[in-house]
Amino acid sequence: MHILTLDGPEPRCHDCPVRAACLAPQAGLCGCRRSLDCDRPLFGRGQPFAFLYTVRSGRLKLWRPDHRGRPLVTTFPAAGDLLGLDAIGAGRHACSAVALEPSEVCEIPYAGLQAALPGAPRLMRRFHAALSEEIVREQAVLLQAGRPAGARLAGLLLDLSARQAAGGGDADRLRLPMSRADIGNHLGLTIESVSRQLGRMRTAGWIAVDGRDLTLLRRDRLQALLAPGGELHSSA
Amino acid sequence: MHILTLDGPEPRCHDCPVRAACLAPQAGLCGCRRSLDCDRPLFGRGQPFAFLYTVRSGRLKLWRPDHRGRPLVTTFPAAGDLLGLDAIGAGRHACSAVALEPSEVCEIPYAGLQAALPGAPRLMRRFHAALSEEIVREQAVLLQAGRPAGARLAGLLLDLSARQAAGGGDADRLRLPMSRADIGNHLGLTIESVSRQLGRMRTAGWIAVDGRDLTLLRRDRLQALLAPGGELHSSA
DNA sequence: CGGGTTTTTGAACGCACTCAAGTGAAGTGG
DNA sequence: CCACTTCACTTGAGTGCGTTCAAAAACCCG
Repeated sequence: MHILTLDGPEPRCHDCPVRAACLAPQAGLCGCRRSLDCDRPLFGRGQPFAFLYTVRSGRLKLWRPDHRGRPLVTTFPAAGDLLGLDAIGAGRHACSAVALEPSEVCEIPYAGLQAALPGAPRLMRRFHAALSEEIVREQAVLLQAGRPAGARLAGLLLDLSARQAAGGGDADRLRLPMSRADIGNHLGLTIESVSRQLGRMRTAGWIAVDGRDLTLLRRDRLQALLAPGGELHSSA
Repeated sequence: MHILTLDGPEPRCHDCPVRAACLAPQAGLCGCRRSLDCDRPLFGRGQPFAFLYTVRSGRLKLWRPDHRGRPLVTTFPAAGDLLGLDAIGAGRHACSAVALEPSEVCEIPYAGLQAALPGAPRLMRRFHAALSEEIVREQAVLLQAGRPAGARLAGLLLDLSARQAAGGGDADRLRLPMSRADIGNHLGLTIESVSRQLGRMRTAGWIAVDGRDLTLLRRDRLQALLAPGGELHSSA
């Protein structure tokens, strides 16, 4: 279906930017590295599960069908994130994954990981911690439900900012790799609502928007938007 | 703080009603069984994590603070459910748990489980599957967001019904062990909305309500409510 | 029976949605 | 180079669902 490019024969985990977050080195599984072009799928829902993936660079989009069969964007994984944990139980991927921009992922064969676990208690603990933290992360997403649109969007922007900062980038100048439609879908909002909220934030002078390039001007205001019923008035 | 009653010295996993769902027998950890009175906490958010729990009987409520510090009910675990997986990563419970009715849980020491895993590949696979399925379950809850109130409530009722049926009970006669406030909180609705939705379902002749006793009369209608924009009109 | 809690019901408001139009940039073909 | 198409995004007007505010009714327990 889609062509996969494998980088050099020797992936060299030792100089990997996300070495600390990846399970592969500790498991002795420094195997394949995949480069994904923009819009290239990494795996699809229903496909047999064989690999976990650690994102090395770039940005992906994960989604699954909702109750009406329409896609629902669950996360936008970035460097350091571990993908595929939700497929272990069923043996098939519950989500589909696609690259939003040129990205690199590290492929971790699950069979090999499984085989390595009994002899590596430290690795096993890290693996269990990763699974558990994924559960907590999903719960955290749940907390977004029912909050006003501005709070949800502010939360996403600050999350993207924090991730970018963690990767060594500028925390205030964001490039949104996803469309407004993806953002809205992920937040449970329509495209129009996303656009309107961004417009209000821009009018208020809290952000600057230029297409998919975005600058955070008043991080404190966005942060305040997260908490209570603190709402965004166009008069501010 | 709270007094815990331990049943007889020999828990006898072999006649446990949820034997198939519990990890303890396979791990050789048929240890303590706890009986919980109504409103008795099992663990609290922030407490150090030491045990996983399998629910043997009864019904519990799990919750965690939302972004505003107010409690948000995450699940209503019942017989066969495994509790505490979200605490593995942080070493502290992310949720608080309380019994909604007299309940029994089986206590699984996590240290013992961890020690048993390397020598029991089958157990390890089951454990990983349980963790992974918990992730998928959380994702499924996420799908509820944004759906109309009737659909969310119908979903909960049918889920409770299915669980009761799985436990050998009558699928159509439900006892709701939780308050309207808990239901509303769990579904992201106000108490009033829950009451109104139940009222409409009752008026439509789809359910019969008597306080916390509830009878499903038209399961097909409730099922239909789940899917599309199929909405509940008071004229039906 | 009285005091409290829980649940139900009513009325009006507000946020996000739907429907609809308009703007702007990128790509295509004459 | 310019008309035309296409797509992503923005903006506007009106509607509906669930909320908030308010109060009554039913239930529990002493």
